[in-house]
Amino acid sequence: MKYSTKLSDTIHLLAFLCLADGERMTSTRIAESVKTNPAYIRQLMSALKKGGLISSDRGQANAALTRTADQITMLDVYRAVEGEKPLLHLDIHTNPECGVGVNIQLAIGDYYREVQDAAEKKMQEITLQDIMERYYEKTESTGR
Amino acid sequence: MKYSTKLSDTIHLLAFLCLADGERMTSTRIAESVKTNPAYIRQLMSALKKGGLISSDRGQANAALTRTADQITMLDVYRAVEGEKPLLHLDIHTNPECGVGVNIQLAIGDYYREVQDAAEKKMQEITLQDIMERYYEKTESTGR
DNA sequence: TAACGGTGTTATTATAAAAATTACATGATA
DNA sequence: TATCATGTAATTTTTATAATAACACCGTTA
Repeated sequence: MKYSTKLSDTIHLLAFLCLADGERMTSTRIAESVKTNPAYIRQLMSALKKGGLISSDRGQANAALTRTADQITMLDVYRAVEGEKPLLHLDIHTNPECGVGVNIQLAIGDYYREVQDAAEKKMQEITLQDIMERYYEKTESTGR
Repeated sequence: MKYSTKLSDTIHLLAFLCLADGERMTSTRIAESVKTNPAYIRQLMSALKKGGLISSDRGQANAALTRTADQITMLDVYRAVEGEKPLLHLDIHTNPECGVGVNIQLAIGDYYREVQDAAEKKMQEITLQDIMERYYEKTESTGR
């Protein structure tokens, strides 16, 4: 399949809201930067709204963060748009007749959980603020 | 797309080799447990061989680990079958005309690297031996 | 108040990365 | 030499995703 770029696109979107600073950002405008279509952006925004990360209203372009950027973690965003989707995937189609297959996948699952926890712990340490600061550094070094 | 289950299937495969203990395992036999086809198993084995994790010969079913299970980490297996494929994916199709998009993706990439490192560090701590031991516990508790 | 431009949401289509499958050359063994 | 195995490439099918289309509904303003 295609790789999911939901997390990347959603952070991109949030960064736009940070940079907007008062100016109203339409889904069309954001979509131009992400190079996608407005409906997709609105779908991501819908997930963010359900996750309590942004507020918005029907009929007018007034989306805004509900908390400051330093209080929004990468994990918050991941949960909002990807839910409980794991980074590593078990093979759930092994032969159920074979006890080895069943139990091995269970064992692997336990350790995938540990990897997932390590990744999520790190994601929890990274805030939108961190990313914005890194962004400013990049704009300076690349000169645009 | 489909989710990749290469890592899971390859660990499954390696567990089979561990359990075989002398008895020769054919790709057909392993494929039955994983519920896939022999060619796919051989593709995974080919990757393991290139990665130096197993030895095998054309014409005869004699695949075997090149080192003991406690010296094969989950990261070794991941590298062998998935290479440098990251767990999180940047959106590389953003509008190049938009400096915000370009620089935001660069900033996100820096932090994805940190998440990747955290996950890989954990994967490096997990050995095939660990998984086999957990497997034995599972077989006892599930009674098969 | 009607036109316009925006959001929110659902449904459908297209894309792309994966597994599944097919095919076959080649080697080992009985 | 027949049989069964590996190694590998090419093709097809599957499926999670983004892309797209469609439209009801809301606010603003001319």
